[in-house]
Amino acid sequence: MKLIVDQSEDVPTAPSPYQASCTTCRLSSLCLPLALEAAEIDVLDRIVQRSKPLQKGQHLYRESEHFQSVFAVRSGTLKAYRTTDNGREQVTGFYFPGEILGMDGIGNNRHASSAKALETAAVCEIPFTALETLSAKMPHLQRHFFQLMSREIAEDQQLITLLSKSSADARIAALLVSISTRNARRKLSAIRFRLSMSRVDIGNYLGLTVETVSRVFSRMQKLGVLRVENKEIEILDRDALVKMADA
Amino acid sequence: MKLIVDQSEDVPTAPSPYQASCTTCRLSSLCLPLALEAAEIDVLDRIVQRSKPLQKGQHLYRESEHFQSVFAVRSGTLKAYRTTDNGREQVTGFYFPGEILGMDGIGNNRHASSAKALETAAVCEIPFTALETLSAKMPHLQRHFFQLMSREIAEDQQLITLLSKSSADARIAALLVSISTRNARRKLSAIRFRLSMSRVDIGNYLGLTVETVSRVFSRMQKLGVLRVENKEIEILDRDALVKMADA
DNA sequence: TTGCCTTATTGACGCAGGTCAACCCCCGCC
DNA sequence: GGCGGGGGTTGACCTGCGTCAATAAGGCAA
Repeated sequence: MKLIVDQSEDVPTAPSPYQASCTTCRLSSLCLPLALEAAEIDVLDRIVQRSKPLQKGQHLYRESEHFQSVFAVRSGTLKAYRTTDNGREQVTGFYFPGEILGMDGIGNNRHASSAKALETAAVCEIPFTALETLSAKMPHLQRHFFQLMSREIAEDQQLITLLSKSSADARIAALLVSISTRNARRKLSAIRFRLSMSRVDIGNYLGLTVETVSRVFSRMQKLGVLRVENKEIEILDRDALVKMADA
Repeated sequence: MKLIVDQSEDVPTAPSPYQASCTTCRLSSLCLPLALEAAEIDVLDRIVQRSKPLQKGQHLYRESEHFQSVFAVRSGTLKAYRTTDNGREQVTGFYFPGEILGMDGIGNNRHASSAKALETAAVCEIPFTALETLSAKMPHLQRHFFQLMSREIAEDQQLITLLSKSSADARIAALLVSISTRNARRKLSAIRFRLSMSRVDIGNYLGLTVETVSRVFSRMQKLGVLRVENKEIEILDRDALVKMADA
């Protein structure tokens, strides 16, 4: 696996035309730099590659492709999905700015899922072997990356719990609460937001059909819990939503 | 977090009364030592703690307890489960000899699930901060541990896929194939084995009721795919089972 | 603007699997 | 041997969500 540690190979003059550095990134408090000191961030910065944004529908990587890097979302939303043996598609996650994806590829050196942009999206590429080398030298980074992977496991387990028994209402409620919480972490509104994914994707992710998703939205609107206008969502009664999420 | 790197603090004379070392462990080809060299295994060996076996029903750790170590199963079977806000129990995994559990606790320094022995079971305890320190010094170990975590993510995603859409038959079939494969890796029979978990646990893990699990077993038996006698399972037609698993 | 295509909503109906209940079997214990 | 209890099986019935189908509402190109 060849590493391009010096990105000047790609971009002759400037470090990157797309974003100055991790140091100035407003997502640094959520992303990999979290828990690193200024000097350490600089070192990390040097292995991170920033490239031109992905267009809606464009793939970041595909299942079973050779694994080389993990990615941090800078802007936009991505979905990760895998294709089952019988050709069905299963969405395994949505990724928002500040979140890391691609970690499922480390295990067997090939991506275990595909990742596709749901809207125009920018990502930072973090070559994995460089990250490994750096981790061995920077305990904070190693620790943080272990933590990120562990949290991904814990989150998947939460989804498993959701899919295993919960009603359609509970699933949708849980997703909305999750998005709301993640928005809040990024200092965005926790009660008004735009769903970047289609109803099909939501249904697929939650193990429901589009029709059911649609019906649940309508029902919640009728109950005064939500205001739905196409992809725009307004949460009117967050407590009720939280309650529905574990019913 | 205090580390007991020298286990002579616990056991005055012998390194451990329960098992000599990773070097002689017949599971070393599946477990953490995989991909390590002899000298490295010795170092790893020194941080691993072996204690007296757990009795059936005994907990290895409990959800939200302070996280300190990950564990490798030496013998027996464990189940991991979490309790939802409304008190429901959700089994998130079964762990067989050679497999590692507890990694979901790294993220927030507390266990995200509980682990309980399904039968008498022996485990090796691997204090996490010692493992971290060692990982920074031994690239093979760091890499391997990243891989183990990544695989846990990929496996959870597979379960998500299963729970999201598959029929009861497909779920049961997939579980049986999984157990069969894992048995084979341990050089045990892939076609005849004893289920260490109850029907309730199976149902809970797969998002089904006991009754459905029972009915599926009966149906598969009638079809000549399986022979079921209480907890003893014989796979009569593995191909058919594999086919059912992704229907 | 018109037209086309993709995405979303709503309704009618059917079925896989949940629920409830009865019963059996196995096994440890008195 | 008898008894009690947990685990497993089976049957009858019910229901939440899937399926199918028709219609509406955006979004984008020309």
